[in-house]
Amino acid sequence: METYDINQIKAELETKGIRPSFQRLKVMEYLHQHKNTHPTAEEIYAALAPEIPTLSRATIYNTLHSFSEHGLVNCMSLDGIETRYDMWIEHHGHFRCEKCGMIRNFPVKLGDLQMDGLEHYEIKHRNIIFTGICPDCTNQTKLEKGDEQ
Amino acid sequence: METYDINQIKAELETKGIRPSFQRLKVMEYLHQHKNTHPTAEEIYAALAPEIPTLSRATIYNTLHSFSEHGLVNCMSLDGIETRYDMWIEHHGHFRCEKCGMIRNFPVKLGDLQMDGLEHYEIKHRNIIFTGICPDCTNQTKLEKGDEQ
DNA sequence: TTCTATAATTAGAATTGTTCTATAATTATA
DNA sequence: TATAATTATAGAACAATTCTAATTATAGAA
Repeated sequence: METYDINQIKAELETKGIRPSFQRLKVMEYLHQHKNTHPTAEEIYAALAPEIPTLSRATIYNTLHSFSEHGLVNCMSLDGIETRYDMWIEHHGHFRCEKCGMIRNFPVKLGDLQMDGLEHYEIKHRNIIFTGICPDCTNQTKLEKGDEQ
Repeated sequence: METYDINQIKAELETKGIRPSFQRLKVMEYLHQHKNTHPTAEEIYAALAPEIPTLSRATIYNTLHSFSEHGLVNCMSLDGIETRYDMWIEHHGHFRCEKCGMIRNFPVKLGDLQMDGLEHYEIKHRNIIFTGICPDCTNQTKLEKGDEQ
């Protein structure tokens, strides 16, 4: 597990005008350590609760909202149930398998995207979400059908 | 309000193997009549309930799931709270204002989008969701700041 | 340091979109 | 018709999130 300099993270929050409380530093550290797994609020809570026994879910939600508003993280709902949080690195899309729920990042060149009619819109977050069936589940289905016949 | 031939809608469901019950026809009719407003399940329920007094929310949800599975509608969560349903017409993106909640469709050429690593993935739904501040809210903010000074 | 105002955190209740469950109604088919 | 399968219903249950009121932590002033 990659480790991050806590002072670096502290500075990151301070430049955005967010007071670097212990809880916020821990959430930010967790997000850095899980850059590509787009964790849920509950996952972050579960991971940090042992270390911070008094931790409240409300703090996690407050913190994530704050981070999102300040553009430190990107949030999205991939399944319509729970919200996931991603550290901004570069634009990428998300594919979610409707069968097994697996989520896969894929690179995307947003620059290629022609968009008309958004000239005066201040775009803060961009999400590209595809859903369908992943190769594993496709093969699984084929096998099952094969067995039946 | 545009009207649609009920027999056409009936045929549409039958070709997908969905039994065209009265409730399902009504939901599909509603979706056709509100192609660009991406209604929520609750909005559809509220609109149809007066006409079908015994209508249950569960029916709306069951119906929308069925439509989505059969590719008749596209569903997405724009705000992380409620799911919205869109008739597939052509690919378009959605912009949602974080202040006023306004949702705007914008044309998108998905063909331009370079995507690597999804070769064996069966993609059924594609959603492009941008969030930020709409021009009205941007102007509003400017005015308020101006008044203060 | 101590005081004060403000901001952050907490526990748990409340809310809300959605799903589940058991039953009733409808439809298809024998 | 009788029977089976599907669909619809009402309302309870559920789970992610937000809210509330009280407590704690912090920064800056005295």
